[in-house]
Amino acid sequence: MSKLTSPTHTRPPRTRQRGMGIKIDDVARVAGYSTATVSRVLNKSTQVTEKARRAIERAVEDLGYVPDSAARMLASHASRTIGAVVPTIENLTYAIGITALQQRLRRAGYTLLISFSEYDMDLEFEEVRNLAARGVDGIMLVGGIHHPEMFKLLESRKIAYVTTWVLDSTLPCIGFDNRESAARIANYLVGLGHTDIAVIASMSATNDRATARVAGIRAALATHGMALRDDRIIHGLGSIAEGKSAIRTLLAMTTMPTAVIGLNDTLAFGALIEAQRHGLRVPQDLSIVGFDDLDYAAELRPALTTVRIPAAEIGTATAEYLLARIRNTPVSRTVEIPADLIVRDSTCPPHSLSGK
Amino acid sequence: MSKLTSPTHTRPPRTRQRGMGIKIDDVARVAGYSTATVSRVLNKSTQVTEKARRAIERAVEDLGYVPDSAARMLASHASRTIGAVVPTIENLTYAIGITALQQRLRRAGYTLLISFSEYDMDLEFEEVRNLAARGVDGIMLVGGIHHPEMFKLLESRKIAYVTTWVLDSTLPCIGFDNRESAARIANYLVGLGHTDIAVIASMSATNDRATARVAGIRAALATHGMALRDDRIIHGLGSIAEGKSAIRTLLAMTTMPTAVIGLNDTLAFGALIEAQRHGLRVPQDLSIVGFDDLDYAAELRPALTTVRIPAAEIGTATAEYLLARIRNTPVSRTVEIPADLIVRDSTCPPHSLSGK
DNA sequence: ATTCTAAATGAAAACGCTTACATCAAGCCT
DNA sequence: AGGCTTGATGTAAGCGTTTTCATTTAGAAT
Repeated sequence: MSKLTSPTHTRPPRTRQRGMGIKIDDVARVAGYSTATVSRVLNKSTQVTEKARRAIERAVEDLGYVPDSAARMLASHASRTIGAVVPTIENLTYAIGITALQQRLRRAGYTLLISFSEYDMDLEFEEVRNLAARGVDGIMLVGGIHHPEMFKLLESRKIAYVTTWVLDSTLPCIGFDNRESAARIANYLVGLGHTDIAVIASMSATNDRATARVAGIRAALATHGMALRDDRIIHGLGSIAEGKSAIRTLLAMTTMPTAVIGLNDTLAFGALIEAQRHGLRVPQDLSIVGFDDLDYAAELRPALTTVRIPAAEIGTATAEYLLARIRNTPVSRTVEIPADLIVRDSTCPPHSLSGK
Repeated sequence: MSKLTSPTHTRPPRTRQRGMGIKIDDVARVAGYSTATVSRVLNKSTQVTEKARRAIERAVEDLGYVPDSAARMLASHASRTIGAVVPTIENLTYAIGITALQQRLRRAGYTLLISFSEYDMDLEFEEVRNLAARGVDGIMLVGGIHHPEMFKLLESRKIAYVTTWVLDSTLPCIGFDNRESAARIANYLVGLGHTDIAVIASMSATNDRATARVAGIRAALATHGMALRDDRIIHGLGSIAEGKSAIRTLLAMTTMPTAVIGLNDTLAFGALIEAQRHGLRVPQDLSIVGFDDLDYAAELRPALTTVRIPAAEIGTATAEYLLARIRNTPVSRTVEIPADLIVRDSTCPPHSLSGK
């Protein structure tokens, strides 16, 4: 069967290496208490004398004891672990959200398990399964569109969950109103006098954030009697290159819009560069708006008008929510966190109105 | 001796929810085999008849059985989990590395646990402890400077590990030569005719990448008989704002250097903006070099001369290495991945030589 | 047929914790 | 002082797997 079954077959005592293999019994013996009391100290139970606590903490320290979490999970049926499935961490806003989540969780003694969905519903489901098998106590999800089976799994396993980055009446969620934030951009642009607006967006089936934003823009324009033409929606997921090519696409059309909304700052950045490269003055010839308010948005020239996404706040609030659910503390099912429009220098009234 | 110790004492079946709570015994019973055989099927052991395999797989499917990973880990002493501790994922290069690592690991059936050290050695040690407690089979670390106790812990627990982003003769590592890459920048600049070069760097005790880079620059200058003056090293961790303030600091000095090296692109970006804001022409009045080659480096105006860090390659190679160690396959202890200097438009000979 | 060998299977002992319950000590009341 | 209460501590029974070792079974060889 195996590669080397020695004739004498002198198997060493399993995994027990010298140095390691310090278990709770060892700590108990050294400290002069029972394993039960050691466990109580480890779990911060109040049922312990100061004296015992000190003796045990000392022993733990001296022995370099680290409790085995597998055993712990098995015995306690709680993993003190939270999972998060985000599309990607190469998008800074998610990275920021995850970081905030993790920081808050750690203070509560929880560990965060991070997975990526890559904007793929099936992959997301697989990752959620994986997290469930690992016994996470709660899960953070992004967006409101998921595999139909996923919620069943979560519910049958009694795993707390929240959707984030969106606001949804049917699901517990922590986020901002994508529709409304985008509508605000449109209204602002219309207020400036723009009548021909283009959008660079990724309208994939699973990205309801983008879909909601486009819908918001469309609705806002509609209230002003304008329509968002289909050919004014340029596809682009989120790279600088896509932002650039969007401008080229627009330039190739018979008329150019007077304003472009990039559904994230990276797209807007690409658009800005390419517009400038083609001799367009931003914002005089073309107003550009982004979404995210990444660090560099304020540093671009012109500084980018954009919507600030409260990524860190979402992360923190998600931690609070999940913790509360796990501890069975009452919490609001929905938390709205405002996303503000930040007007900077990349927008102004369109050329025809600017009086020049 | 069974579950019912006392006649009076009828405790409800603990956490057992309906629907879930299917365990290996149930599968064994339904399939008509022992738990041992079920376990063998689950773990893809070859020691099982086709017939048994089918019966068991059927039972697993029918019951919707999902093995409890805590019990599994406890019994098998293998978690199929890898840990990674990076300074932060808000730095895109680490995010890219992590992503590549995770993708490779997932294909091998491993789960990745991510933690952040926030450039803090003690925090890093704490996170490593945490990962060790969770029974990870391997750990990815960044840099070569760590808590003295950390390696003891890792070794005593037999946890495979590798340091990344650096090259170190004493530790297993996967990375590039920070010293040499930075030296290459300096040599290039000297070759252009620069004699007064400043560096924006974070010289913290734990960041040996930065330290090595500065050392590399210093050494390169030394070979040309030049020195890197202490007041030419401006502190900055990695924000745009720090890059900007560095330029202000430099401007306040009696003489201005003719070239500035930002130890990452963000710093260089900030420097570029601020230099331009003060009326300096880049590169004619001031050459600027970055490090990382982030997406936007090529898009800046002027496009940034920088060093491309092979983050994704490091992530993938790290996965390969760790997997090999865990499987006890021979692997090279050190993997060097080239980091190339990419010359773009933000560098040119200094003003005094440019003939203008 | 019978014996021998190798492969498949099963019984039950770990694995390292948590926790229900028992026990014990110490204070409190009457 | 004796019975009660309360709080700290100990004992030992799980938790749901994997895995060792023994046992059974099915072929192969005689």
